[in-house]
Amino acid sequence: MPSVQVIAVPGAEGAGRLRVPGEPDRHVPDLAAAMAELERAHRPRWVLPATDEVYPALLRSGVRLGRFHDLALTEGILLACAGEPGRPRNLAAAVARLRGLPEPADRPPPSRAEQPALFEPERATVPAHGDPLDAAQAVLADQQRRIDADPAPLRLLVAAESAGALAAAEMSHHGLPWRADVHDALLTELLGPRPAGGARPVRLAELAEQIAAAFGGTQVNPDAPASVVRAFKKAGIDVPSTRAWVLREVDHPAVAPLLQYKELARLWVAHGWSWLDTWVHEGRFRAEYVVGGVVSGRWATRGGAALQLPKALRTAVRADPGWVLVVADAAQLEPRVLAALSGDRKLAEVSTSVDLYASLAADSFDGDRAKAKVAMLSAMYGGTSGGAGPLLAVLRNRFPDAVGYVEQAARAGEAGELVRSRLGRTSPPPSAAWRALTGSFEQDEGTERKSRQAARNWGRFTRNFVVQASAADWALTVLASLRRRLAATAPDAQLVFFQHDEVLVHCPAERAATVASEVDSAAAEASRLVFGDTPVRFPLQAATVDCYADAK
DNA sequence: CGAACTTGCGCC
DNA sequence: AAAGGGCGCAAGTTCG
Repeated sequence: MPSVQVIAVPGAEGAGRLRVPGEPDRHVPDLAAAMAELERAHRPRWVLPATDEVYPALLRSGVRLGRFHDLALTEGILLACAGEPGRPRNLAAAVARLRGLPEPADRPPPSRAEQPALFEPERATVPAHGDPLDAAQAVLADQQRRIDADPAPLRLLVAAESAGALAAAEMSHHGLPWRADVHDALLTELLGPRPAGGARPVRLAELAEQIAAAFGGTQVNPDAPASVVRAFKKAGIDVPSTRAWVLREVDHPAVAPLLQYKELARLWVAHGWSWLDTWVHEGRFRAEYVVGGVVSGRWATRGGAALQLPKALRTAVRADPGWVLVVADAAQLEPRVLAALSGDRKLAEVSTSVDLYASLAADSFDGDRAKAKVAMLSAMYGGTSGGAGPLLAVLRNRFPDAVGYVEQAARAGEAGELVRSRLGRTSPPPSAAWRALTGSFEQDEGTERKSRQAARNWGRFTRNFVVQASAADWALTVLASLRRRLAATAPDAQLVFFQHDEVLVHCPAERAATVASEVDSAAAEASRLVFGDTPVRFPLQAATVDCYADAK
């Protein structure tokens, strides 16, 4: 069912240009209003140079888009597929590439201090010369050709990536409901009252004194690893580092206060009062997501460390009165993805259980869940430390297809080849330095060792890439499906948070059942779209709660 | 003196 | 024999 495709290009001061098939190009003084009108009347497939140049302003005007193609994100995906992920992806660069002209660089991300203009035209990377509508149309046609020429289902990937970009902007627009008073109370309980002028809280000062006392009054700065290592050395203990898991094995009276200090100092520094002041306003935490910010297709964030919110702070995430949070969390996504990718029948059987690791343990590890998990993680990450080697061997014996799949990806990486996700997202090529190091012959022993190590490192990256990127394919497809479904059946529901394999919806309480049901449908649809007819189950568990901390 | 690197830890 | 994927952030340290 082909539908109208409308190209929109932003201009200065909220104006813009529109190209609707079969109509003369239009210059509109208020692009948001014109797009809103077209969206209502035709629900077209929109084509824009870049989501973040236009959509935040549209959202502030109350406009939400449905179907969408983001030229810059698509260009990024296609460049990676061609083995050239470093080249600029903005519209001006893409059209320059088509015409054999120099490619203008991508603009650096805006600093948060910048006051956002309506369409930020000075940041817009539309071509300086020629008609930007012609440029967008030419690039779009070329992208469609490249998508069709690729054996991978890039059409799905591009649709999911574009929908994800809209969802990301909507999440920033709505914001995650955040109770600053609850957060402040938690900080006060753990650290003591908020000190003036950002000074060290009393609880940390007390712990620092205890640490110094435990070292017999030696000067020691608990924030400086080198200082702590020196203090232990003076006490006759050699520690290779001051990582928490290292210190935990050390028998010394300073260890307990040090571990406590590190934990609380981390909370204070990363998510203390100044974080609260900077990132939470009017009851909302507005993260800035960077769609396509990770080569695997995961999102990154800019500022606020939105994807590293400590679990302890989830208690501050509370639904508004009369509203609820629907928390949808994929259970053990990556091993299931590996089962589906590899077509391993036995692992697929194991994956019918919601607790995959428990059933894997029952199958192969005498019921020892911890061993089963270590074995699976070492297959997907390429690690064999801490006794994981023999466990991985058990896994390889029982599930040769699954383990063979990631080991094949590792060998490809060691050979400098590219690997791809299920939907065709492609790993970056190794650097020239890597090729020089691994490709040369007649090496001395030291270089030889370094060369093998570099190859193994890259193999670990590509081994993990096929799983992580395919999991991102699935999660992004879930998000796109859920977004479309909610617009149809629960339009007042808001997507407010997305973290790799978990999505939060904030909605009126009476809408929760509908949202939860759409979560189920989205998971089923994504599994079918990404993995086709697979026996592997991908549970996406939806919990309806008032407080994020109460989910699972 | 600021830039660049290192360390350590939070999340998945 | 040993071999742990992806990110962001802030403080300390070293570099230039």
